[in-house]
Amino acid sequence: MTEPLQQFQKHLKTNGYSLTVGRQTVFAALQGQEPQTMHELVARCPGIDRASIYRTIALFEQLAVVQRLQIGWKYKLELTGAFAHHHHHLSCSRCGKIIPLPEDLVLEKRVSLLASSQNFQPRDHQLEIRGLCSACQQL
Amino acid sequence: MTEPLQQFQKHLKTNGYSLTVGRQTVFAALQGQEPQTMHELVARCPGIDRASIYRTIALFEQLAVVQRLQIGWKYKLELTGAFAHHHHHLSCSRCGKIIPLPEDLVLEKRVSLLASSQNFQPRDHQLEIRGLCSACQQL
DNA sequence: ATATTATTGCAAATTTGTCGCAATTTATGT
DNA sequence: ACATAAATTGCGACAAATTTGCAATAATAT
Repeated sequence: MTEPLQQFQKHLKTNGYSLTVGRQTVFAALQGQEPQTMHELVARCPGIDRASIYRTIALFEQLAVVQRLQIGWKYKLELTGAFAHHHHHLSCSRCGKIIPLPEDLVLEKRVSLLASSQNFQPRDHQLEIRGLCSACQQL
Repeated sequence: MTEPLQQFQKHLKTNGYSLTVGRQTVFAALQGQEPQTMHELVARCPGIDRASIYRTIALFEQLAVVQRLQIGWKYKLELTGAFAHHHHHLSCSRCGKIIPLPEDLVLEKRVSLLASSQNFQPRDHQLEIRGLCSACQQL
């Protein structure tokens, strides 16, 4: 199995983009993190200009390195399944906690079945379940 | 079966919010529409101030009347399953088209199973499948 | 109808996201 | 390693989107 970093570098190259410090910094800042806001991401990339981060994220999204999730009110960013473990989220509408779900093959299978039933070629997908986490149910 | 409008009115009341012209206008503007941008929504609510519409949408989201969907790059707004027919979406990353999916009980069942397996009380959920629609696959 | 409380409109302030362009970094061929 | 060409970045200025305070207005309960 290839390292995510290697894979990322090759992915940029084969698509004709250069491997710059900024892009590597942003990629690193996305690693092993819960989905984060643009604001948080900017904070985790000291020395990189905000505009460049926007440009980088736009590129990463186009290359399917990153995806935007609608979690709660604002969107958040997270690596796609190709560069991190694929998973979905529960989000608590009271405390805001985000709980990653374990992968579920039945669900995944159904999703691709649904897509193909409409002659649609799926590239990526996301499921968000909103509600109350176990702690907040007690209140 | 209760009319969505009645249900909405009762929903506001029982949660201690008043039934104002603005809120009814916004609710009406959401009816029977494809997911729409905030900009479009504002246009469909003549006479209602933009700030109030933002406040109303924030309230509606809190009351699970409305949900934000991440469609492509920007978000769009749509009534939740409790106030309109529940469904998910395919979104074409090339042409931007949004295709509603027919309801799928296998999927729905799996979603609630997943939630309860984490002791989570689901209120609402959304699935977005991004990829290429049949027309754009040909290009 | 009146008093009380919630909600709205308005204008200003933030926050977010974009753009053009010169300076710098990365990639390429030698 | 070096020079050159091409891609990318930082910066400052914009533009768009969203939020906020507060006085005026509308909704609710009595």
